[in-house]
Amino acid sequence: MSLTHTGVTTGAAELEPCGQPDHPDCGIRDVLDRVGDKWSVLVVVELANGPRRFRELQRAIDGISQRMLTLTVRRLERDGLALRTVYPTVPAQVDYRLTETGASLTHLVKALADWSLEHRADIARSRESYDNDHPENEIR
Amino acid sequence: MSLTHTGVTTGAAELEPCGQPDHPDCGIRDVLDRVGDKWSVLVVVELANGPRRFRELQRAIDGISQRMLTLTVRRLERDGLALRTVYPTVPAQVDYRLTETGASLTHLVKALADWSLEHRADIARSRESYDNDHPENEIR
DNA sequence: CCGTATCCTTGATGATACTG
DNA sequence: CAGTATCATCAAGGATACGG
Repeated sequence: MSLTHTGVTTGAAELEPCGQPDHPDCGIRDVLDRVGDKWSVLVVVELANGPRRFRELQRAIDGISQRMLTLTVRRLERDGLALRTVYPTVPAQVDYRLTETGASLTHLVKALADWSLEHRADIARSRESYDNDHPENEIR
Repeated sequence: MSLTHTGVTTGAAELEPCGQPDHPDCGIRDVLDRVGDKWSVLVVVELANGPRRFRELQRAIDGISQRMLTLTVRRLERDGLALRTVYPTVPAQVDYRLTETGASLTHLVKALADWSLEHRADIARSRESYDNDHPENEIR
């Protein structure tokens, strides 16, 4: 790895600039706006293991309200990440499954989870240390 | 890839369950809570190209307020993702750079950006189509 | 079962003014 | 320059009730 450019602590990835409105958008905000909310990834994770009915999802995802589950699966459907299938039974029966695009997301989600597990101890230590040195601070 | 288990549309990654409080946490919410906010990744992207002073960051990241930049870099510092260095000049001069942990994040961010660029067209099409079929709907 | 319709609360963010 | 301090706003999410 080249360290000729100054200041990079260690191997960072090459990244396009991303903060300017003129510059071609790097796409990062797009993804985060789509899956950075409280529930979307959890639904994706659950659907990664196969189709699920509405109630199954709700039972699998602790704490999600009926309203938020509805909104979340609707958004996934709208974005083409999940497919909604209605069976004309009575009472109604609906299942959701990932589309190809949605399934491709799971690899990203796995990368997130792996990174988290790999670094969570370091981060916890850093926080403790920081909070120790800044007792008054309100950053959280 | 094994397709013996039913219902997986296409190659989804193997993912631990994640929504239950009893189950060992998969870590996904951890990462998203850390970088899923409006500005953190943009700061990380900028710092990926080398150390930056406070004003440099603010100029590089369009639309960020002084307050939010402060909060964002503080959080990154607290989590051990960025290092803050104060030079005792007058007026004050401060720079930020990624730590090793922070630099490791850039690879994840790159994966996010890549995924977004790869699928944004599909997603845009899907949305258009959905909105076309659901004119009244308010999902956005 | 699978939603929709309301109402309400809160946290994240923005705007602005001031300081070492 | 690099912040801190306040106040205002707004959208995400939660609670609850009702309906096909």
